[in-house]
Amino acid sequence: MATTSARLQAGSRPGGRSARVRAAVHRAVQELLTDEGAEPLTIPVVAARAGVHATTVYRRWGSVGDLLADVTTSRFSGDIVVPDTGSLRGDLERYACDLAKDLSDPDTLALVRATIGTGGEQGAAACRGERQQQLEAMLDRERARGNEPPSLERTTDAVLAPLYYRAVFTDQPLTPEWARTLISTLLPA
Amino acid sequence: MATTSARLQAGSRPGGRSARVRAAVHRAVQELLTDEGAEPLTIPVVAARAGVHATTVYRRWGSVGDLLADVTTSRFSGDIVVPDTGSLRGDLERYACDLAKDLSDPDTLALVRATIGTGGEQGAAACRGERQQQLEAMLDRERARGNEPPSLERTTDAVLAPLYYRAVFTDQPLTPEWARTLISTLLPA
DNA sequence: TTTTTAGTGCAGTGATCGCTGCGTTTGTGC
DNA sequence: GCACAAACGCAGCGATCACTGCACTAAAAA
Repeated sequence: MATTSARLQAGSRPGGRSARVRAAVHRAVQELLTDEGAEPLTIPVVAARAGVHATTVYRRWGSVGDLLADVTTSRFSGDIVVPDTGSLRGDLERYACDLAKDLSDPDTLALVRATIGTGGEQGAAACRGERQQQLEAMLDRERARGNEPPSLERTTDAVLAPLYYRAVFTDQPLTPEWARTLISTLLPA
Repeated sequence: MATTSARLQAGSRPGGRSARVRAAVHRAVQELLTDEGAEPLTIPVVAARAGVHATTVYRRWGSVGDLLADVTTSRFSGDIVVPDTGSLRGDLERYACDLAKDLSDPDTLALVRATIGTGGEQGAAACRGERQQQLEAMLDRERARGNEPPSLERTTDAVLAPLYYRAVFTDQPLTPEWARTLISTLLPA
């Protein structure tokens, strides 16, 4: 796996056909991960599914790990808007429910697992996404209200970690009720 | 990936050479996962590293997913003994520190990530290991003392989830001090 | 010990993989 | 609209993969 990601750089050409190819490849990866076990998720398979030549995928992404990290990053960018309900409790409850719903999607779950497996540290970063900044934004807003919220570390441990752990490692459902109990534990009445 | 795992069944022959082959293959998987990126972790590569013919690996495990699940299960079986310090707080702190040390090992982390990625639900179960039962044992003992401990679900969310999340998804260190704070949060003074 | 048979080694097959020149298409700046 | 270069399609190369009969070794039972 190359260290260079597939970000757009100077002299690139992100519009038109390139964008179509990129979208088709991303969709193919998701489809192949969903009907799991059918195909071994290799570059020629992805390319065939996307109706694109394998050469293109090799040149743009280089390896399956980079491709997965790119798909995950794109999947998790802007998927959740930081809520603004007026209270930290409301914000976190809303956020936790949104994230629970997101991680409940079998497609997303399969994507996360595959990215963790083949993407290494870069893949892990893609799976984290912008969660940390989003949490920080809600905590900052609470501080702006003059209150003293729990630390980012504590919030991560109490909210993010259980959501990700339950989704990735167990087969228990991520219900909104359960997600809300995480907030109740973090912010006692 | 076949649904049949590599458990020992009636008419099996687990001793002598078979055991040696199994150990060599397990060691080869760990080594290949550790010098990550070098080899693509495929069955012929594992077999060559183990000094075993690929045919054997194909027949005993069938797929890389099954092989990884088997290695992880074996790695996590009996790695932590449930502590008995006399108090739930002491038990959990000891347990959390042990688990933190376990997950801090780069070999173990790479194994967990790879198993999650290729092992599907079966791989996830292997990564969970016997954590749930171990937690339950400590909670049961506390109940036998006449106290009312937190629920298994709450303990999982507060202890197991942060440890696994931090190890797998972030690059922050799993220090014993941090692990102990998890217990302090779960069991307020 | 002898017998049995699960487990392993060996050689070979078709299919696929990762990759590379080379020519063509097509966004993008002039 | 024109020229340029980035991105793509194409054909094909060596290497590897997943898998399969057949023969052999050695662990376990008689």
